[in-house]
Amino acid sequence: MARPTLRDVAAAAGVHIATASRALNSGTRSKVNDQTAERVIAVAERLGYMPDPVARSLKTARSRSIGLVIPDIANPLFPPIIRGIECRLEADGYDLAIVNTDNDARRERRLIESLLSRKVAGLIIATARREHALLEELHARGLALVLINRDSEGLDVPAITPADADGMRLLVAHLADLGHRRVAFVGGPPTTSTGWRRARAFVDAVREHDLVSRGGWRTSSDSWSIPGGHAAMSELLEDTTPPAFTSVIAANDLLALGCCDALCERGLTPGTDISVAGFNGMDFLDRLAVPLTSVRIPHRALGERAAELLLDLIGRNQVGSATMSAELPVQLIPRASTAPPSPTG
Amino acid sequence: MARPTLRDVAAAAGVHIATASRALNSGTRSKVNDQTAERVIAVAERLGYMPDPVARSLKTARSRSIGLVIPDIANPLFPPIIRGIECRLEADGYDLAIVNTDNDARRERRLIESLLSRKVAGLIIATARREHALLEELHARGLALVLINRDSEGLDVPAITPADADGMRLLVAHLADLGHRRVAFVGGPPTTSTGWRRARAFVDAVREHDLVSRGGWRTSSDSWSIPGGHAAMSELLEDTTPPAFTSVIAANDLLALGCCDALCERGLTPGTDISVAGFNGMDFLDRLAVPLTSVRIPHRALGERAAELLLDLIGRNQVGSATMSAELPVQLIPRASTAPPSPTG
DNA sequence: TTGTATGCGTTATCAA
DNA sequence: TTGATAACGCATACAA
Repeated sequence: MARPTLRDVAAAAGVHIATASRALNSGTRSKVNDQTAERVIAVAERLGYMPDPVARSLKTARSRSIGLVIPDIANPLFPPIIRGIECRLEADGYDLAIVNTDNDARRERRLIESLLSRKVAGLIIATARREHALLEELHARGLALVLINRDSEGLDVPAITPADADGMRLLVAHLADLGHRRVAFVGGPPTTSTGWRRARAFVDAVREHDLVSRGGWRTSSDSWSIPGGHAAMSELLEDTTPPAFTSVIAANDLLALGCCDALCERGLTPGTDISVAGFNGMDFLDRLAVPLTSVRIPHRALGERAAELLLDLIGRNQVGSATMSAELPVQLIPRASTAPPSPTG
Repeated sequence: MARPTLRDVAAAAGVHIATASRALNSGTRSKVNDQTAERVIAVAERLGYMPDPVARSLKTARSRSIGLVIPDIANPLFPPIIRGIECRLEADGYDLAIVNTDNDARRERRLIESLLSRKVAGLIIATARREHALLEELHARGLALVLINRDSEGLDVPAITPADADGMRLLVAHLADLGHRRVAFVGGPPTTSTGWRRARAFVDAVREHDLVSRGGWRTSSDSWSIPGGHAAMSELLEDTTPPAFTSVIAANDLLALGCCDALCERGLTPGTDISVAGFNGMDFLDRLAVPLTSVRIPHRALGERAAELLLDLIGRNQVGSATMSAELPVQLIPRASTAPPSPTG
């Protein structure tokens, strides 16, 4: 036989289809006689009945899927986050639909619209910008939303983020401990909370530790990418040779790798001539030519927490608020790319 | 107004809902008067009508999604393949549902069943084993299937794979050119076509080039992972110190990294003391402490071709056959991990 | 060429 | 507690 339907189960159990439906749904089980319920459940089990998610979605205008919106799955930051999300969703029988926006707002809108047409029960958003009209809209439409990694300003939506400021403080303190005084900074897009917050925390921590980071030593890239880091670092290196700073912190690992490239091009060795640090704790950082000091963020846990929170909201039919946000702890991973300043620096 | 339905469009256009349906579907457009068709389309456009994919799926028992079955998205091999697939699917308005099997056959079955219940129009499978009963089943059930990266024996299903044998020949030839004569091999799971084929090609190429690879210099791991490569290499290194071979080829990059770890533990430097090569051309290989020689496979193109083929099958309502398979060309990327044998070797 | 009617597999409302 | 029936939004066989 083909896939059995509710009809088949009802027939085999000798009850009406409506009764079968009630018996099989935990929410309505109480409205049916215990013994008939058991019988129906047993029959369903025996026939291998599985409710058709499509029919169910059509009726209820909701599916057991949730949507994940990320910039690009080829960015190594995301796969472990995704595994964390899936792991949690699976426990509740939800599945995950992933879309890549490539940081294109039009594309993002289109893809989210497509997710909604598939009746996703909620959205996890990793593409938030500090100002993000689309997210306002979605929130206003009553959609269950959880931001991850980045958050958005003035938006009353929960966000699961790494402790950006803590991480940046750890990095600056680490450089200070090594004896650095003059430190440069390559930030990420200031339109993102991570870009903005890490930059702010950098400035604050530099002041706290009585280090020096002149205006001309700080810049930001408009993409979280290796080329972005390369361009930014090249710019910082233009002014004076050798550079007036002895170290540079990049707002993420890809930017840091770009910084390393720019240094190498000028005959400078990361770690030896100029200390370089990144952020995020990507895989394989420990195997690089110059192992990169970074701040490890709890990728899996970020995903799990975001999924957990979203499932909770969905279960209680709520939309959530920023008060449910959580900042997850990060960890400094010192490696060879940061070392005491070279005497010639 | 809420999302307009076909009903709304029909009403606004002054036609029956059935006519509106026919006008809006390219397949049935010819069955309706050109002018009314145009009118309906214009109205649909104006109202921003989008057919409800859920309702459509319920009716047609098919969705515009296709399923992708991979072992683990955290394996850096897959993200670029996924982007390739998505890119092609998007052009036809299909979306992609990804599941991770973690190489667990029960899990794989369950997840595929779930994809089918969501009425995916076809499946791209990256988890094929040489013997794979589940795939036989799916094929027998008339499902549109395309294998990617690996294929399966005696299964009349198209597969898009890298030119494994070519790649292995390139690697062996490369080592021979460098002056190596004694070469070891760490294979992947021989239950997979890639594991099996790369191992066979290795043996053949060694013979062709008149190199030596004794039985005790060849082993295989049961996982495509760094720990797997580490364990396998450790085993090969147990016999004699220093090793009797001057080079080792691993069947993929992760295994190769594990080999490097095992060498380092014994005070041997990859590239200097023992040449090491991998396979797949993962990202960041050029930035490693010892940049890893590898064979680059065309990740994106693999994905695009597989998607292209599957869409074609779906469009023609066919199930496909192995004759449609394609082997995509690969490219040797020599790096510092392979060098002339050390004089002391 | 267009309209009518039915059903895809559920859930939910209303009676019994 | 259970059964009958409608409806979710769409596509299609059939009738006109």
